[in-house]
Amino acid sequence: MLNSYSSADKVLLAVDCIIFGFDLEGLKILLIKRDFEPEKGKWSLIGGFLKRDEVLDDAAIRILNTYTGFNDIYMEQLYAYSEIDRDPVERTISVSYYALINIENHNAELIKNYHAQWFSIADAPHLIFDHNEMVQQAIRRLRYRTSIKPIGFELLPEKFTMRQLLELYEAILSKELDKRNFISKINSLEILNKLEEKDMASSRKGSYLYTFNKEKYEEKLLNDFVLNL
Amino acid sequence: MLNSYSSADKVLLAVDCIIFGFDLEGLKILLIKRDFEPEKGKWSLIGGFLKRDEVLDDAAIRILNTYTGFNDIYMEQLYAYSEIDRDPVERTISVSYYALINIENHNAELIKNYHAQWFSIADAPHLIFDHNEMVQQAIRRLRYRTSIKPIGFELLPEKFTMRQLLELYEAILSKELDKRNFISKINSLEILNKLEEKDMASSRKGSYLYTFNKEKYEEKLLNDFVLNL
DNA sequence: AGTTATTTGTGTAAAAACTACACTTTTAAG
DNA sequence: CTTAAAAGTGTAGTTTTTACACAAATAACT
Repeated sequence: MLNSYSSADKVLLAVDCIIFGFDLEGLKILLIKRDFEPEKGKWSLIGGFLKRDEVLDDAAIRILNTYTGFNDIYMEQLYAYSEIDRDPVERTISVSYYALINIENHNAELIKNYHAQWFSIADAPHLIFDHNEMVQQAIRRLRYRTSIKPIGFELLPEKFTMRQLLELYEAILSKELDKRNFISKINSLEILNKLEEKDMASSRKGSYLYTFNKEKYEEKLLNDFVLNL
Repeated sequence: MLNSYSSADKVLLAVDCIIFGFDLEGLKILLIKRDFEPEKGKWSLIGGFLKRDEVLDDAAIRILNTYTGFNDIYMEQLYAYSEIDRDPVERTISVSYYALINIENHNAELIKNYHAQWFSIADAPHLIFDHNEMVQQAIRRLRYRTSIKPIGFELLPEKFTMRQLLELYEAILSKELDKRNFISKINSLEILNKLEEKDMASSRKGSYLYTFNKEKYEEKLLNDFVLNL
């Protein structure tokens, strides 16, 4: 058998991060101008190489932190990309990760020292290597996730209106949803607290603000469900 | 930035294959007695190392072929496992793949020259490294796949009875299904051809044999659906 | 002070999907 | 000819999903 360790080839293992955010303009991803060759100066996912003494999950967190200053972001592994020439310099396999984060909560850090920038998904630039494909796959995964787990805590501000939540789901699914049906389905999950307080910025009438009920939200995260929107 | 290629660590990249089969006894997986150290002689998933000039999908196919003689098996990538000491000899990241195959069609090859063996999922032995975890994850994925794609072509013989199909789904989902409801849901997919011919082996009355309508089956593979069983 | 314009908030009826459930048919074996 | 074993088949009740429209609130304007 050829299968001895010594005869096996070693390769570089990269991690690339698809970071989703959401604001008034819709669903966004976080990109950086690549600061080393090749493709220096081109737009790219946030990425880096796995270290010998590091698991992939930690590498993803470290790499994200390096480029954005973000801490404690939970990321999920997506897929390993292995086309021979995906990186022209050296054989590199890349494992993609994705995360959802709240743009407002994290923007201060970004603006301070880092070069990462948010792009609306619709008008994101062409990315290096196979990063556009990674983004597409991450969007598919995000849509799937939407159908089996609640989404929101990560992407919305602490207090939000039903409209914001609706628009978040519409952005993720890229389709229009019926307002009344959406509200009743979301309410049936019982993960929201309706506040007394209203947001008067968005309309004359004002709209009630909600928060996520953290305990119930976490509980729903553990157990999958089916949410047909 | 630390991010130069030359300073990055290289690692071994393995591929491990979870091969599902199905027969009278239920859902099975294919295992081998590992033929090299460490853990030589222990039961293991079929696995090997990625070569420098090979993509992961091809590595999975090659490795499966090496240990079983099987050709043309379509495998799907699952997940990259990267615990530091998952392999005690050397830092190795392993990407798992899974496939569904028809035991009868492929057994002749196996018996001839190879050492792989089928085990019922329920009484599979303890596996080396993190392979048991890989199997568990593959089962979860298989269940999910069942809800969005038709399953059968790969696992059943050319001609099969409704009972066989039902039992396949029951084995995958590990739950009992209502016969009549199952049949009507499957029929609504319109992927089966009902033959004139009956299988007289399983009962006095005999039961009609079916084949998959290959075109419609492939079509359904492309477009996800939701199948609530 | 009254009018206007804008967004919020709310319920229902019809259609579709899902579930639970039992008896007759067929024929090989004895 | 009787028996035994599995196949095959339909429906009514329930739940879920869908489509759909108008009144309420108030800030902005005149």
